[in-house]
Amino acid sequence: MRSDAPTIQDVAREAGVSTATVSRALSAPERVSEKTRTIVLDAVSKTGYVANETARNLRQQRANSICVIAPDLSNPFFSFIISGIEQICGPRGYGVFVTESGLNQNEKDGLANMIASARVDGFILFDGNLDQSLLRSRGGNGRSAPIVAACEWSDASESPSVTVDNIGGAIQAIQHLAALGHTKIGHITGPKGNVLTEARLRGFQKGLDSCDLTFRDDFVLEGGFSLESGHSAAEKWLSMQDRPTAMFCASDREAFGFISRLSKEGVRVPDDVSVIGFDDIEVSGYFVPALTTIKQPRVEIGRVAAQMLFDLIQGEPEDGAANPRLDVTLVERDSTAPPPSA
Amino acid sequence: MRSDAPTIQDVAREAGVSTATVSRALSAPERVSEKTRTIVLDAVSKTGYVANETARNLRQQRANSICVIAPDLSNPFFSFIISGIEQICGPRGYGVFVTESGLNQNEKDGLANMIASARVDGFILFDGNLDQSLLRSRGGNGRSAPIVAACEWSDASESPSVTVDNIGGAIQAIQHLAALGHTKIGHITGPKGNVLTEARLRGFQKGLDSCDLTFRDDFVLEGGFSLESGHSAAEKWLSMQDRPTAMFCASDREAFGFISRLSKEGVRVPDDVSVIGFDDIEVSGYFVPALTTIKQPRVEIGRVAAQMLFDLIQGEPEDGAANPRLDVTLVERDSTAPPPSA
DNA sequence: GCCCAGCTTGTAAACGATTACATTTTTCCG
DNA sequence: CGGAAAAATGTAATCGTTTACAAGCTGGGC
Repeated sequence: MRSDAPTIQDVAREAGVSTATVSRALSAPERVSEKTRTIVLDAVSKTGYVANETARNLRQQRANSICVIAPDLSNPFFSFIISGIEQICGPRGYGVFVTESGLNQNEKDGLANMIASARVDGFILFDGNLDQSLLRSRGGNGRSAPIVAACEWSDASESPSVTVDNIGGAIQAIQHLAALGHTKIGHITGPKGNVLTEARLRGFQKGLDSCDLTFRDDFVLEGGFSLESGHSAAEKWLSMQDRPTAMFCASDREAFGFISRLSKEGVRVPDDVSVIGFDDIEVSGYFVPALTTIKQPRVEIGRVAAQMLFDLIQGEPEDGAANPRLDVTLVERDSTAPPPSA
Repeated sequence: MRSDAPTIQDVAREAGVSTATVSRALSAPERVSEKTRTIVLDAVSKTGYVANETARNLRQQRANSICVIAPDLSNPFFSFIISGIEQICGPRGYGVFVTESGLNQNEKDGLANMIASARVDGFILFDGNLDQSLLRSRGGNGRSAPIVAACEWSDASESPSVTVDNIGGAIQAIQHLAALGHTKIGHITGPKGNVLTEARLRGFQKGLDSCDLTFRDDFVLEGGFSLESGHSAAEKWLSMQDRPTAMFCASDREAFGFISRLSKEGVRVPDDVSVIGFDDIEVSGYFVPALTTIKQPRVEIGRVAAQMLFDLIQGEPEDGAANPRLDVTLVERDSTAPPPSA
């Protein structure tokens, strides 16, 4: 860190005024006379002064930073979301810490301490399974740290959340497949115990219902959102006697893993089996075949979550149940087609 | 932020000692008697005290944070690198800010101020084109902010850097293709003016040389690392009369874009043309076909960069030209094969 | 000329830790 | 037991801001 950077004292001396005046000239210009303001600003540029954030934060009892907690930063799903968050935070001068909730115990303590040690003003949490009590203030006061849950939510917590219409998205996916003529539709789920997994499974069922198709237990393969889990699901699919002609995957990456494994056995998508994903990450449009999927408005998710967190931090009157649910859209590409006429 | 969290004063009162003793009991336990230490620690857990980082940082003249600047966070290439950085920073209590250098002018000022305002102690920079003078201290002193360049470097700067053997990787790629029997090998470059682009192009040429193949200007297609640029390159390839039978792509994503576009025209990889990438991002092993590529040790890059930055921050004696260059490895998968026997 | 309101500006007290220095207590040896 | 060295603790300054409060100044109305 700078060892001899100019301080507000230097500016004050240079301008021949008090530090209070310098401070005001910078943060509340209207409270200082035109003339003084000019003098101070000159002194500022002459000295190259930039206010020390740490001192300011200490005095103002805030951190001017937030922390984003994702289960897995290597998942490109989060990239645009984080970009959206920064679009909101940057202009307001807020810093964005990014951490994983992979979490051995040490890391958990680290997270817990981020709020207790006044390092951050709040959290955006993408992991519905993280015990939120970890993030709550440990101090004597019962005040809870502002937390906004995003994408995943937790039924056990009252944190406000921004989510997407997972059920509706799943229904759209099934209806798209049904419209193509599929009657035997399967599903690769997300990881067990995940709220998104449950919602998309429910949507899967509802979608079948809405198309007068019957739900078959054996057409539901357990996955985990990951590339590898799609791979494993493909092996189960290959071993089935009576196979679905279309699969709705709970994530795009799962779909990639599924298609990848299948193609090694010469099974072709969409000729032999249709595949539809969920998320619409960057590479989806460039996969072979280009993946039909349900697009989440990721930048928007980030922006909304950040905005909500700011409202919380600034102690906005509780908007109560204002938990926005964003719409998802079907993106038709090349991985879905009518079932083989067989 | 916590409005009434316990402070060191509260602990001192509870324990019946001075704040100095509390501070010492926590940060230099050996300087306090066994008995007192116990009393203090009891008081700490009774009050739930956690030291305020902001106050500590102000007093100690540091930020206890670093900032990672990537050209594009949506590029999954950075995910594991960031993970590696956190592996080093987390245990040391350092926070990691993540920002993009996409950068309109406002954002540039923001970056410049991160160091001037004492928000961070140093930078890890993944963008060789970013003007490093932006990051240098603006204060009166000429001291420069610690910066470690990673992956990309800048010839115009004397920052230490951690890189990989781009030239050697390219050579390996070409030799792999040549060993399969290819004689007409093309290259899709990275973006213009990027050091990696140049290094990999040079490696491409050297690789050809080492295999006694001649370099052909018309076999070099301009790309930009992105999915889209691979797409465009594919169009150029399709329009060529005399086509290379193998393409070395400067990034995996470029390779995806290239293959994706080709497959829409019925051109098959590796049957009609072999493709090899560079990076080995997660999805590469699951692409169709699974992509042969040059693997970068991404976690290691992150770890080494973070370690170097710490050394700089702690003012380690200049190791001079200790700029580690990590090895890359060829990962053979399914996108390369002998040329069509035509 | 006097007084009050309204601007400007300055003084000094926070914010919550660490740490140089001073002081007290303990230890230990002759 | 005396006294010096070592260990333990306390006092108060310090980091660089912001901001409550006080004070000075200006100008207008009477």
